[in-house]
Amino acid sequence: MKWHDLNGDTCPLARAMGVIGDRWTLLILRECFLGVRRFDGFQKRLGVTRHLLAERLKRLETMGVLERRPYQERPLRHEYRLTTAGKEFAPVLLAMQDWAQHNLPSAEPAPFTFVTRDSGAKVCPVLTDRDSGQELNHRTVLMVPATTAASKVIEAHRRAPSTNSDLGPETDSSTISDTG
Amino acid sequence: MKWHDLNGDTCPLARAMGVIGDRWTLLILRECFLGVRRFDGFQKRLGVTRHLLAERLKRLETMGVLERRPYQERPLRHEYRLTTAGKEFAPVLLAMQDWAQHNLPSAEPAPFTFVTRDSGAKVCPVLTDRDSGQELNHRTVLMVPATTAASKVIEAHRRAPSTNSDLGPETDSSTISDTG
DNA sequence: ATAATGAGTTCCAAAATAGAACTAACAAAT
DNA sequence: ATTTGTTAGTTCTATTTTGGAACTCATTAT
Repeated sequence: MKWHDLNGDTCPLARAMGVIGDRWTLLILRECFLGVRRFDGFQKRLGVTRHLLAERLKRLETMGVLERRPYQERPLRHEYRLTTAGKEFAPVLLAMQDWAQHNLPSAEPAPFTFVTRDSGAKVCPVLTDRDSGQELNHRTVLMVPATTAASKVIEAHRRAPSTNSDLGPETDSSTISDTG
Repeated sequence: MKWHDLNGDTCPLARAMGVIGDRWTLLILRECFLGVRRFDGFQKRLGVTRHLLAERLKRLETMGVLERRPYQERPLRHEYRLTTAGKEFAPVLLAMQDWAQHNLPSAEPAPFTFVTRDSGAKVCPVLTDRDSGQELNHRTVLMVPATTAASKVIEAHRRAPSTNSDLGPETDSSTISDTG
């Protein structure tokens, strides 16, 4: 499988990994959210090689996450800014930071935090359902193959509830088709 | 910079990339959430080489995201299951899937969806603040360096509000220190 | 006795990444 | 007028990672 193949995958998660599935891209986005916009700014703060940085910025631009725009002429210079798609990545960053802080412990505190714009209070992110307001996590949500009627999976699940519940069905099989 | 260096980074996002910062790991987790548990199950569904799969599963185990447990003896066989840390990754997966579906379009529909366990309705994920209930996105949240007093950043921001707001401060500088 | 299953490991080729030096287009300082 | 500095890259080689296929090992099924 080639790197680029993920970008055409039908699975949105695979497409997402086609964008951020490497050591640097997410860190570049982090810097964007912190206000960095220029090549040397990214390079100095991340320590990434100039070669890779150039390649990644180009890819982010191609994918519509960043846009490259001139900020001066003579000599012509460009800076990189988050597009709307890029800015909408913020909740993913928040959820990820929250997960890592709880599950990948570190001796040092995080070098930055997320605060609300109006009060400046540190945020406590929870994913919820827009309609029901219900909290969304592995206990409340199920991941179902599109071919499977959701009701069927839920019914099967109700008949054999698991003490060890997670997002998915609890069976001993190693394939999805066996569980649906 | 070596791969492994990220795992000791003070930035939680960097540590997270130390776990999922490659083409395959997140897809392996996706399969876990869909109920896959065995080596050959992952291998057949993903098409990843057996070599890399073995390496990735080992790493996920080391990082405490998956646990390896015997499911039979004679011959001894193990399966991989999400630990608590692994299950808590669900909101990240949801946020990411939602972002990709909105921002990385595809001709085909997604091969799976997230539904609530109790009603089976498709979920509509929104990140909110546990305390205020406020929606968390690039318009409501600010990412601030830990050294900076949040109030300072917000005050500066209020004096020079941006029409093009994103998570971070709006300045022309390429370094953070200039903005705080 | 022969094939199949499940979970890997080993080997080599191909691709990606690291690290450093080099270029181009100008501006500022001496 | 020449040297130095800035910004945004590109080019080069060496090292690491990944891809692809075949091989192992223990055990069950035919």
